[in-house]
Amino acid sequence: MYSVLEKFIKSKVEIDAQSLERICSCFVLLKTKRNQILLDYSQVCNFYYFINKGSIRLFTISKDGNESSRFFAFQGSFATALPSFIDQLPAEEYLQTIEKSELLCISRADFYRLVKEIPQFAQLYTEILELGFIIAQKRIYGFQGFDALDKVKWVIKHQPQLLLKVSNKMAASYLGISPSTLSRIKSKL
Amino acid sequence: MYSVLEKFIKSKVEIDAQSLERICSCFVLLKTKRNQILLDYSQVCNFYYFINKGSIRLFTISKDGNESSRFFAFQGSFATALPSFIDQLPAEEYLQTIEKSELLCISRADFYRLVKEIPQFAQLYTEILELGFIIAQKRIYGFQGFDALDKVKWVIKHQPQLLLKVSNKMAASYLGISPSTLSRIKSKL
DNA sequence: AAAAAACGTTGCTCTATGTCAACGTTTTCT
DNA sequence: AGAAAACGTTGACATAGAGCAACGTTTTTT
Repeated sequence: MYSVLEKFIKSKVEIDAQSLERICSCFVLLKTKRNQILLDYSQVCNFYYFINKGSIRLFTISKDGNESSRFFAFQGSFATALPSFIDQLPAEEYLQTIEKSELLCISRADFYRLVKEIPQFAQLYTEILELGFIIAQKRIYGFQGFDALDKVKWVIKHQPQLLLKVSNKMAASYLGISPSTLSRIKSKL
Repeated sequence: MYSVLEKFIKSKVEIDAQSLERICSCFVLLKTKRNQILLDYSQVCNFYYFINKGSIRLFTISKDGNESSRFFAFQGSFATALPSFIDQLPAEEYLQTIEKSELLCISRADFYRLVKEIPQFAQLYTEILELGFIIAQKRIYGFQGFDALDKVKWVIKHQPQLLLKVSNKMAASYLGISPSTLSRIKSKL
């Protein structure tokens, strides 16, 4: 059950078996259906999720009813609605699994306890933040000032899983283009 | 010289005078002119900057010669080309002051030494990362799926300093719209 | 102080892409 | 399994905003 998580942690930090066990014991398994909402718009986020299997999406819905996808996370990575998790304010976004998934959930309290008590976990958190920050920056970059075709190419290059695993509609809302435009672009490569 | 920095640190963490002094002693003052390049495209970034006075911009130049502004930082905040700073790869972006500025610079070696040796500094770094991550996310959000007018409104609301401190051209390249469009929008509010 | 360069604004034109609609296919629900 | 809903694709049309150019103003350079 914890093998993917253990592998992930070991790939990032040097850690003894005992601490590793201590960390893993804080994670609870959650099996979800497709399109299951993990966090609603006005809820406060109290969990960090590690994806054992499946995929997660962060998104919002604008006034006129359009979804806007902000982030996708796949097997073997951490995800949460970070602003809400950190500041304990309403998320103003949704978190959902987009396929049948198995998630390892850790509560905010346990999470910060581990950060405080296990230096390697603190380091892990720092690395997750660094990575997240870098990815967010790269995305801003990759999309800024580019037209639809360039954005699609960028995603194919930098997040090849995305177009394969995610529906056209969701991918389009991530790219900030309409589903029809994405469909047309894909048909021309 | 260190008063702004000290105030910033104290606002984030509880810290004794000695550690504070130790931290500040690692920062070197750098006075710059307007539009001075701090980091070139293919350089590796080796400094973190705290802005005592002035403003910094992170940007790139695309093949066709257009600048794309990614981030602005003003007095009292930290800034660097983080991906390069972390991974020690060529930055593939520029860092410049956009007005006469006074920066407090800390080398990467000193920075990570402080992170390692002073827990409060590690916490400070975590908070900087969290904040940076949240801002990056909010920006992705704030811009995604919105038209030019909405993006301008978003910036006015969330980064009111920006349109005041930064030239039209730079602001436009940050918003991903043309200078003419920004000019027209501003004239209608 | 004069000359040169960069910038902001505004009008005109054109193009990429959004919107809407129709249709067949896939998925979900009962 | 059959009905209903959601999705992907494609065509026709409409439009926000880019690109270009002209002009006056501000900034930089010499």
